[in-house]
Amino acid sequence: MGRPMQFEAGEAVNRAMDLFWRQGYAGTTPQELASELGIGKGSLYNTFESKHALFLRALQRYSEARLEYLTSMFQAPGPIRPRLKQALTALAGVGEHQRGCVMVNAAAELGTADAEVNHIANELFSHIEAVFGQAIVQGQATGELRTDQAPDTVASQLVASVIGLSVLVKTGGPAERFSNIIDGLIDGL
Amino acid sequence: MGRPMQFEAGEAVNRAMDLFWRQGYAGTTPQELASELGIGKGSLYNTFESKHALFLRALQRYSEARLEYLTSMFQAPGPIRPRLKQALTALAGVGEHQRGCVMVNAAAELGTADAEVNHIANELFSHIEAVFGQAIVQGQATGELRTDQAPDTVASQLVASVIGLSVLVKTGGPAERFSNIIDGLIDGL
DNA sequence: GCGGTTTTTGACCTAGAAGTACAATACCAT
DNA sequence: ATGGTATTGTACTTCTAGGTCAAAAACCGC
Repeated sequence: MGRPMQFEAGEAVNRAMDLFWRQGYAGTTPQELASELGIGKGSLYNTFESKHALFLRALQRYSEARLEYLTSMFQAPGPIRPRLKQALTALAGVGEHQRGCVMVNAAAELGTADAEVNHIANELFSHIEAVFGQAIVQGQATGELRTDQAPDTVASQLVASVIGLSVLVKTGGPAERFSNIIDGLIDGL
Repeated sequence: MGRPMQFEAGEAVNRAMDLFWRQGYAGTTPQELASELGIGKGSLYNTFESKHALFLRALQRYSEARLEYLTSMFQAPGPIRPRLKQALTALAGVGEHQRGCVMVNAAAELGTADAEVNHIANELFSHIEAVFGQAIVQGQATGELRTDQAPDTVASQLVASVIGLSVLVKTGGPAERFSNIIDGLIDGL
């Protein structure tokens, strides 16, 4: 019982993620968060323990969404290269928004100073690496990809590349350049 | 005439760079900067217009140092691969400090919100890309490297990879893993 | 040593970030 | 409708980041 909440916590986390994505952690104030969520600051702190806690939840939400997207993409049938290309493009954020990847931004901004952020980032990166690894094993098995490179190594390289791309995307530049890089990466597999 | 400055501005910028490197821009306070430089806050603001201005100078200093290092490295004679490996290792910050690359951190933290930082980052990245490109052209000419890939594309890929690596380094993990990735990259050239 | 000039120091100021308190509100069960 | 409970909004508090200022200090030329 009691008064019912006038917003959905899940949706609020999504919106918060979006704002953090645009402005970074330090660059986002509680007041802005409350406005963005269309609620008062009291509700914000009543629902989420702190700005930092909300940030962590936003990062986790991001991880989930990304991983869900990735796994669904690689469960679908079809040739591997186009799917890899699409995955890299999406992860690096090539296209519309010039924001890069929240997790990369978070890792670079808070990095060593924040063990929890670090941990979440590590988890996402290694999960992505695992998904890439499986895709590459598959691709090698079907003969679509070269077999003279260890899948693990290649997967690590792809992760590094996609992270770097997301930073480059954030600093700006023609989207065409980024798809060239991605094409080159895919061709080399 | 007038009272002589009791510290060297150049050295101060170096130390400031180091602190920003460790703590990020938002995570570093003017008080901390002053203490680190061994001066009072008044002197800080008397010499540098603002925290932001000092940050920009620190980033520029970093760019200069990195480019100087890189060009000297590729002017030296000898086989190309070991030198590329060393360059990637140094740029990504593999080894001792777990700090990644200041410029990458800055780009990810302030990114789109700060045009000046963006510009400095872009300049550094494209200079590095140019140096890589020349090295690869050279390596192809001497027959050390494969010639079936456009040097420009390869150079872009290396830049993306090294940026990504610096983020991974910052989030932590065994240094061995990173040298494996680098070895893989070099082998593919 | 003195005047002019510049630097240094540390106290001071202000704005806004992060979080709290509390009265008002809205619901449910009875 | 009424009591109990939980949420809401906003005013309030605290603290610190970022920056300023005035007085003391250190130098140079004369």
